Amino acid sequence: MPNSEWIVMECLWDESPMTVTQIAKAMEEQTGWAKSTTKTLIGRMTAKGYLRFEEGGKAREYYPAFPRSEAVMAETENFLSRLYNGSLGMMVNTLIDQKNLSRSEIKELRAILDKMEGVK
Amino acid sequence: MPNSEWIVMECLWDESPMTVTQIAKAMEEQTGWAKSTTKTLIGRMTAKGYLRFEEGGKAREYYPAFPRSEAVMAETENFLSRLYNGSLGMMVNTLIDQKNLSRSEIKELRAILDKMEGVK
DNA sequence: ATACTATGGTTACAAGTGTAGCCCGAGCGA
DNA sequence: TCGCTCGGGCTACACTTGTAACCATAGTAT
Repeated sequence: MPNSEWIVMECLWDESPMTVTQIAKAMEEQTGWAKSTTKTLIGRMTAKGYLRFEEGGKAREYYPAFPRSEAVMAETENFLSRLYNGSLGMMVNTLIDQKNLSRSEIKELRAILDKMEGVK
Repeated sequence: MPNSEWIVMECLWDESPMTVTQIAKAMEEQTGWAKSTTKTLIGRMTAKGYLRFEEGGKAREYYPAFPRSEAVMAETENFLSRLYNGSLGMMVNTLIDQKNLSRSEIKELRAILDKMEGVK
């Protein structure tokens, strides 16, 4: 999903439904886009099936057509397979090697894993 | 970096230098692209500074202009910030929640962290 | 009623990406 | 020497993405 569309999705995942004007206003504040820009995006995204709407009282009420978790997962899998042969382990390894992981982040990861094992 | 260009980079990271014909042949096998397609990509990528070449004996010898690790890191940071607010921990958490991490993968991660702590 | 605003529809246009052809000169095998 | 392949340069063209204006209608505030 292109970046501009992702931004609109984030907005709707954060709160929905929203009308065109509401979304446009939010986008204007956040990115400076003209209203028409946002309208174009909404149109494209609706056509692609990313958004759906209900003909409510006066203005259409827009909703994301799928949950954020789903989109994040798809993007993540795509990313992992492209760069790391699908392996999260390889990614973490790389991050560590590049010294981009601080000790505290490593600790955080360990805590996550610990919590996980407890649950499973 | 667009996907098609990434594929060419992978090819050169795997082995360099390579001549246009060699790359084109590899791409043809791997993706079915016509030679001209690969040539176009090489041209664009050279213009963007992704590739450089040396006027060797007869054909230009192409090299990646930067190491894979560097590109992977840039893409990774970009990805993490876009989807996970820059946090690897958040990503791992999400993967676990979505049940996309098997027990063995969790074990693998733990092993990576253990190895890491030893070194640091 | 009147003017302004929000809605929705349409059109535009440049840059980037995917995919490929055409042309010409140089070298190599028959 | 003649054609074929290689290498390099240029052109093409559709689709996607980023960004936006224009237009008409319906509702709203005065």
